[in-house]
Amino acid sequence: MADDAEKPSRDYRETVFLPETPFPMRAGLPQKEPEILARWAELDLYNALRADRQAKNAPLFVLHDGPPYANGAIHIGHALQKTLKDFVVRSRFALGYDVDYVPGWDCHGLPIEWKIEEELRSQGRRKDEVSKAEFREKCRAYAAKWIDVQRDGFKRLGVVGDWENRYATMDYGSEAAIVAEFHKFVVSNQLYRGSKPVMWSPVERTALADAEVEYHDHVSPTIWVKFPVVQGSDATQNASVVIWTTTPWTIPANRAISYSDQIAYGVYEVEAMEAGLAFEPWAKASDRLIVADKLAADVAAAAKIAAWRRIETVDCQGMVCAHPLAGLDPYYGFAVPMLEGDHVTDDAGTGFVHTAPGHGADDYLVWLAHGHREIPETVDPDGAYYPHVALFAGLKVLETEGKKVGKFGPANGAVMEKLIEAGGLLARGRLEHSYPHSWRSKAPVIFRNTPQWFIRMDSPIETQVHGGKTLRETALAAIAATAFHPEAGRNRIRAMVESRPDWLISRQRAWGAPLAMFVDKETNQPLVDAQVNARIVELIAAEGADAWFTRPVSDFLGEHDPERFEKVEDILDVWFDSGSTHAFTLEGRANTRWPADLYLEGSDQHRGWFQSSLLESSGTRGRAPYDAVLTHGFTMDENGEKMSKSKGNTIDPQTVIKDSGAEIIRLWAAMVDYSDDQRIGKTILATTSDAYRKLRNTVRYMLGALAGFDEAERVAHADLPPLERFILHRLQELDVQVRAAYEAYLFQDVARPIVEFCQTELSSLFFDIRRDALYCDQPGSLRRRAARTVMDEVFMRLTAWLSPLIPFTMEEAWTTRFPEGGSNCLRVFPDTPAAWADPAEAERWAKIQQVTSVVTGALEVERREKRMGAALEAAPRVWLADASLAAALEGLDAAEVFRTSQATLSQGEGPAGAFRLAEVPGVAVEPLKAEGRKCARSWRILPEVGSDPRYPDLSLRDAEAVAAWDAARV
RNA sequence: GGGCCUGUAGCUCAGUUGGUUAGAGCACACGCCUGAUAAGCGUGAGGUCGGCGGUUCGAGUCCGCCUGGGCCCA
Repeated sequence: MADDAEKPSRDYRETVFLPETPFPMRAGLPQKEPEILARWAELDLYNALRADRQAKNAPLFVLHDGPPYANGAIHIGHALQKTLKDFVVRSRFALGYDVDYVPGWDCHGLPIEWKIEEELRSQGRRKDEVSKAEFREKCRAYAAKWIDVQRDGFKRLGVVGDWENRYATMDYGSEAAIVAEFHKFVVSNQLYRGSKPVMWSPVERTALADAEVEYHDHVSPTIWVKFPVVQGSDATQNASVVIWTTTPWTIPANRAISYSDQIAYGVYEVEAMEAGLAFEPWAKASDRLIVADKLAADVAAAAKIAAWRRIETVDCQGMVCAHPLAGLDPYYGFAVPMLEGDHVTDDAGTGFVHTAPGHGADDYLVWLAHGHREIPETVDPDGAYYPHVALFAGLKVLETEGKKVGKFGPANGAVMEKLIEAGGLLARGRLEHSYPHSWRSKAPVIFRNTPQWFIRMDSPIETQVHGGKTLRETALAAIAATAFHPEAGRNRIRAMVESRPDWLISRQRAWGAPLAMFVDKETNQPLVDAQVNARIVELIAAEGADAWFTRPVSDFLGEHDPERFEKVEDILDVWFDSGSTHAFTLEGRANTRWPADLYLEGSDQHRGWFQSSLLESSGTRGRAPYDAVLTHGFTMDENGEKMSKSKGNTIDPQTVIKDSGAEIIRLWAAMVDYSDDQRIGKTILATTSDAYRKLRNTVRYMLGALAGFDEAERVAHADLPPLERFILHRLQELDVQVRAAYEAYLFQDVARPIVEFCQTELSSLFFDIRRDALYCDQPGSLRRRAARTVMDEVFMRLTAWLSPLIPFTMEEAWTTRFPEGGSNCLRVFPDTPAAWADPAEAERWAKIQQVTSVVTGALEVERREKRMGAALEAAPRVWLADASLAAALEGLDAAEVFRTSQATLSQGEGPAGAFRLAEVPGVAVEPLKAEGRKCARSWRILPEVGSDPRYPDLSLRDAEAVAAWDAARV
């Protein structure tokens, strides 16, 4: 083509059908999304969808929302979770269901109480200066504020749902329903009053939650105490079990000694004490002491024992000791049994653990585990011994007033004095260790036994639905009957339900739904009276839970004698609230159903909401409130590390939305394996944006290529060329995959195959091959019409399939093409004829790809050698020795397939110098240059160019096309 | 410390009942195109499949131990 005489006689650009669309390449999502949201709001999308599906008698699908806590701005975890829920909601709508999804909030509880207390403090007010009613009102207003903030955030993500009728656990109706649920437990005798040691701050006279406690170093007295053996083997006659503790004041509460069957114990007889001591030691020669062998040397050193000998191994099972203070007062005359417990270690101390069931969690559990039920009460709310505690009545563990607030009171010293007097002390010392302190007063806390209300896990429930089965049995059966996504969730919740203790549902707090009941002072049993309960529920429904705290008891008790009944003012564990959401959201509302089809939350909720809902519902209805449970993992930073503000590795959804758009978060959520922990960060978001651009550009190209598409040009399936049939085949495959993936909540299996389809089959194959026909063929050409027919089918499906995942972009694409076509979100997935399946065509194109790879390989060499640039400069001669490959190309225009100007296919091995690829045997390519002139319109180089005198610089096809174009314009 | 889960290229993921030189898309490098242009096409490089040991003719795939990470507990 050195002949530069050929100047284009005319600019043919206007005659070429270039893609034409107002759909911009750059999305501008941060601006565009709010516009689309406004359109959906105007349309009332959620209700429009429901009305449409209900009009079609669609099957109902219920996704019950797990309530986020109404406190604080939304974070990436919220964003992931609400996005996944939206995938479920939108995909179920698209699959033709009528979907019920009512977002909700969890409003009661400690964190909000703290915020309000903090607020009061900043105003210089103390909590006890504020009435319970005012305090609760402040909590309510606080939660309401955050519900609004979070709702706006969730809506901005594109989440559709019944936002107008959202539920909140603090709504009066919800509070009434929660109390009504609670009453069901009372009536069915599943509730009992017990007690349990909780963290208690004597200074503040209040129980503390774990989160209200912080650990500081603290110096405590340590004592080694002898418990005389009263029942044991011969070798233990006259011997004492030695315990070690840092809380001498709990000795009066001692009821047992724990040991471990993993630890070796021995009886040691003292032979000599250290000489030259400045004081009289508490041990003497011939004393017999029982300690863990591994710790014997430490004990000897502490007790100033110079020498002792081991007499015999001790088996602790069945041994019984006396209390060391038994000799001083008959109050301590009880037996102290030895209890086996796996909390006992031989890391420090004596290998035995002094066990005071009212003052330690392990103590309490091991005590219960050995069948004991009575928990002794030793100290009052001020941390002073009760009057019934012999020798120590009234003494305080900690000073609670005056200058020494938070310092040790006289209790420790008094106990040690009495132990010495009784001969029970072996040694003492001091120890600096980490010890729990109150978050606010900074004073040390103690474990203190407090009365609490529990729901029984293991008592037969005599109702019709339970038929005498226990709550644990009922719940385990419900787990077996539930579907878990992923399946591993089943094990996890089952293990927890199998081993969990009774459900402690009472809290001594202000902001919550009350355990609204009365206890008969004579029988100590809850009052069970349907009319009383009805009055309680009715008044709470009308006035909120405040009614319980502010109204006179007579309003509830009616004719019952108020003197006889104690009103319970504890509030319910917030998990009881959330466990009841199914009751007030899925029952008593129109167009929904109990149980829900699906609960979807983070995997931490196996202990939380999944379990509280399961227990609540099992206790009241005998089964789970859900048919299936889906869990997602947690969102980590780019390195798989936990996000934290201090590490500065957090990703704020609001920032992502502002910079890139909610769509990017949604696509990210669609492409990760949510069932495991996911990662997010700059790189990952960048990768996600790339995938987004691929999808966007694919849609954009189709919009451009489909400009002016008219039903009249649609081509019947039978008349479609092989390439188009292949694309339809892929659509048919994808249709099956996409539906199955959505049904199984596997969004990854929707997004990934579609992205790959766009890349490998649409962009680099279908669009690339058909570009020439689309741009240059006459509008009436079968080839061009076929391409547009299929492109239309692709468009109709891509916009539907991706709509649940990236609804903003698909809506934008849809309305770009069909401005009057309503919302894309209202569509169901288009039917895809099974007849489009065409495996033979798929095989053909797999073979063609093989041949093409050899051709492109050959052309690549030419480019590298600077002998050739564009593929249109080539006219490869392709030698096919393999009959099946030759058959694949049979009847096809080889130049079209290879995207070259010309091509020839020959049978045979080809010349020795031809280009070959080892992995594609039987194909050889001679990269010949195209002969002829370059068509000024299609840019193909063909010998025929110039043969039409009207258009000497065009190929024949283009000449005809331009002639027609010109004719239409005359 | 316990229960459950998890670790395949820079990123997101595939890897069928254990079977030939471990794949895809994106990113990257290089090249082509300049009528999808902050686009499109092609080529290439990139992995001791967390580590060690075992079972096996053969292990990313099965078993054990170790290690990193996560959730829930203690």
